[in-house]
Amino acid sequence: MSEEKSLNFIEEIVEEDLKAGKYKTILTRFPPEPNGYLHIGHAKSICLNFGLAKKYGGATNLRFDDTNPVKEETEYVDSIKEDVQWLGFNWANEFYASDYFEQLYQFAVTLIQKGLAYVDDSSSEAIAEQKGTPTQPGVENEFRNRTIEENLQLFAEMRAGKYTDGEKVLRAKIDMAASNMHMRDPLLYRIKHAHHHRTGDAWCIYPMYDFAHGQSDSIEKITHSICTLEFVPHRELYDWLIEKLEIFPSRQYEFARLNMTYTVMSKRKLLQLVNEGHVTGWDDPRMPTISAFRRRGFTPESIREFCDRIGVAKRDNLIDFGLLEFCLREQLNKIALRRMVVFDPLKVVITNYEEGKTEMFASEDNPEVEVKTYRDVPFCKELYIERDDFMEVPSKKYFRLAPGAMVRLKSAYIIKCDAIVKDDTGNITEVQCSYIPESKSGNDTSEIKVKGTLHWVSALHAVPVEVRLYDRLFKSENVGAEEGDFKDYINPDSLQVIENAYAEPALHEAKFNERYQFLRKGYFSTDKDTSSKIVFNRTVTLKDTWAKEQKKGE
RNA sequence: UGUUGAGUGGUGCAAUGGUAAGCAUAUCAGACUUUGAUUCUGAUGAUAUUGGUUCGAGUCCAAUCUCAACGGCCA
Repeated sequence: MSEEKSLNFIEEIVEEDLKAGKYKTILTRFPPEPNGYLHIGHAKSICLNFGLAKKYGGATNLRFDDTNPVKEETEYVDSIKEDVQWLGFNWANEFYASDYFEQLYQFAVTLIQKGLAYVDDSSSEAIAEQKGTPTQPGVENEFRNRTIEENLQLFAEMRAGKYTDGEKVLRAKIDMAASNMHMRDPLLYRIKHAHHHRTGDAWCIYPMYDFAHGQSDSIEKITHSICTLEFVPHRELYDWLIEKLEIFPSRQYEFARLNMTYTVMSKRKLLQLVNEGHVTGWDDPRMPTISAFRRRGFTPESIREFCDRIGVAKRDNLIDFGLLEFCLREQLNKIALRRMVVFDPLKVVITNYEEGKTEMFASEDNPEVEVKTYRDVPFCKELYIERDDFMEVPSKKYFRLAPGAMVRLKSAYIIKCDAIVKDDTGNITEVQCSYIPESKSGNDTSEIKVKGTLHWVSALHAVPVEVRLYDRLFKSENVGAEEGDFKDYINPDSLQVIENAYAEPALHEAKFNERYQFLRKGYFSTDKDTSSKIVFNRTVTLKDTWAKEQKKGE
């Protein structure tokens, strides 16, 4: 425990604040908008916010930023709560920005009374026009100089439903020439005659993000309001509103959002993939969502470990998807039960093995654990091995089965290939082998050393299962940097289904939520589509230096 | 041509004016192996550029270059 891990810049701020006595305890919040499912980028934020509170003895609120009724649904609220809990975090309070609508309204009235907000009748186009551009200042319009009394009345009428959508807005009165676009009289309230998932039809005006988020932070007395870099320009407004309203001074800090190779990380794009049927849903195992990762067999521990390793900083980043896979393998290697499954079967007949005989071999569930457990694997005259574990004309470094070659069958015997059977078209249909009785696993007296060990399944006892293999969703490493439509870069081969793989009998009792390592194939777990037929998702492959070696030769 | 933020091995994160710029991952090589897995060993590889301050600069200053964010009645 001597190694001191360096602090990230937010931890440094927190420690300074605590040390200076600015706060006795910290309060953070995770503020999702319930308009989509959480993805791995949110996991980074969740781990940061909840992790900070855990580390420094504070607390974290879950607050739904539900200020836009047309995009938000309770389905998303439910999924978000499930995902946060699954990741292993508990919130101190479950809040909603909509809980504060009345108070927010009063805050707006306060601003009007101070002469710091006004009702604008301009169209959205006119407002955009008057706003200028990043390089050109905006201009003021005639509504800006309405009297406080008039503004008060108009705003009350807006609430009362006297106006239609878009007819009027409430704006802060700041500075139309500000270099920061967000200070050019930002919109505070807009009219939306829409049904809200929680407040129903009680309101027809809704606060904008800038007038809800910071105020909600303040109401909850959030000490450190942590968000992503795109909100940096909002901070000036965040502070301005708190100052003018004279409310609890929450402070906003920004970190760089997570980007990962071979995927997209925006809810808008993910929603598009779902809506347009490029994936089967938000929890399609190829999606970078928490629910998809969960379905695919990822563990919350590995995701937390990943978030820990990627760190927190302010520079744009593109994290190798392989790092997440590394974290996964690291944990799955420790907990997964070893099983044997043949995906692409090649029949092996043990010519010198007694017809009708079955032997049971005990095979380790997991060689990595201290207390070993075993399951029985049946062995008989006819077996299946993987088709690519045999080569009629072996390449140089190939040390699997080939004519005249010997290999070990995991937990069973060493066999030697004596003959090949082909069909009319020249395809190999069967390999004939002889086994070495003295090479029996556990008491091998044969003194034969073989380089290769293969997984196998008894033809007589094999259980048919479905296996779904996933690859990266996109062909491009940096999808966001590509030209044109991101959907043009979707990997057409991201899903491969093997409807009839042969599994060893122990998998007949495969349990939901159990993690398996199919020997030499990868890590797998059962999918929710499992019915009478067991369906496995490949969580992640094993590292495969042989595949890499082969690729080099190409 | 504006404002703001950011530039350290392929990638990500450290080094808070003071050793040979560290850790992880990736890559390459080797050892071990009844998983070409795991494990172990070793290696390759970085301070955007140019000046300046200083005994000493990745760190401070200046200029330049590059990248990103900002012109929704989205968050």
